[in-house]
Amino acid sequence: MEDYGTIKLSRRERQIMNIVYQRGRVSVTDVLEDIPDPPSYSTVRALLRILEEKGYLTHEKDGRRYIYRPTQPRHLAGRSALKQIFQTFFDKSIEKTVIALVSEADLSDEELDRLSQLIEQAKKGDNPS
Amino acid sequence: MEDYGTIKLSRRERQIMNIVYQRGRVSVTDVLEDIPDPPSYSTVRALLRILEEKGYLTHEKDGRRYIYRPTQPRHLAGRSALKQIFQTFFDKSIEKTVIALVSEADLSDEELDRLSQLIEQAKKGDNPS
DNA sequence: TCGTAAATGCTAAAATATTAGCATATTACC
DNA sequence: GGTAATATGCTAATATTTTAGCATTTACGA
Repeated sequence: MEDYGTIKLSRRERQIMNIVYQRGRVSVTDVLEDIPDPPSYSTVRALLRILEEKGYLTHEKDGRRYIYRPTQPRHLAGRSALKQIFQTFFDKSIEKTVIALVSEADLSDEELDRLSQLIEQAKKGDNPS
Repeated sequence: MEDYGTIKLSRRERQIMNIVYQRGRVSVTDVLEDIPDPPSYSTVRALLRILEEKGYLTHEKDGRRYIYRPTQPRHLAGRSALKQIFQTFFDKSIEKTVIALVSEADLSDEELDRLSQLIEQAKKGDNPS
């Protein structure tokens, strides 16, 4: 359960996992609504079942329908996906990745201030080197 | 050619594209060396050919062998992959994504300083709001 | 130059992923 | 209670991906 963005998931499975992580919890219908090129109801059901078999999802009953949730917490999956990205595209450099994010963003002054604060805070922390 | 991390690529194709972007340019052997659960030489060749057919790679001859390179520049592919990530895992918030990156990183003071500078620079730029 | 190593061209088999369809169960409402 | 709407259970067909194998070409060194 380590590598979200890396391997293991097929195209459709990945598509569905993305929706699950965006929404947090989904019914079959939710997935159908969000998927860009939607397959049939049956298909989505099958894929959700498979993803559960593989351990990526669990489900519980909500009335008569199933609600699926990821087994791995969002922030962990996000971290592993980010790791994958900056290893692949930014020479394993967090700094380069942040630069790419910030320069793309057109962030407001307020947001930039918050980021500065965050970084100051990190500087006060336990960083040697 | 917009969506790198999103859809379209199969599992193996994605695996190979990641290696291509990490190395910049690859021979068949390079891919075999880097792939964690390597298939046969033939398989890698076939996949590289398919990726070229689909427009993700080009190749040139180097002596008697082919060298493959991505058609889409690394930084563009990286941006689109990042976009995918922060949309899926961080509520579409660049700020949250940066926080996740920085807090995970254990960056050195020097690196943090450079980041601060970068953000100051962005603040001086053309950001309204 | 001749042989060998290392590459590609091509084709087809095998495995996996994707999809649909029908049968059955459950809930809500009249 | 009966019925329609909306679920799931299960099975099988289809499409795509992944893989391997054999024939052929090309470069390089003995």
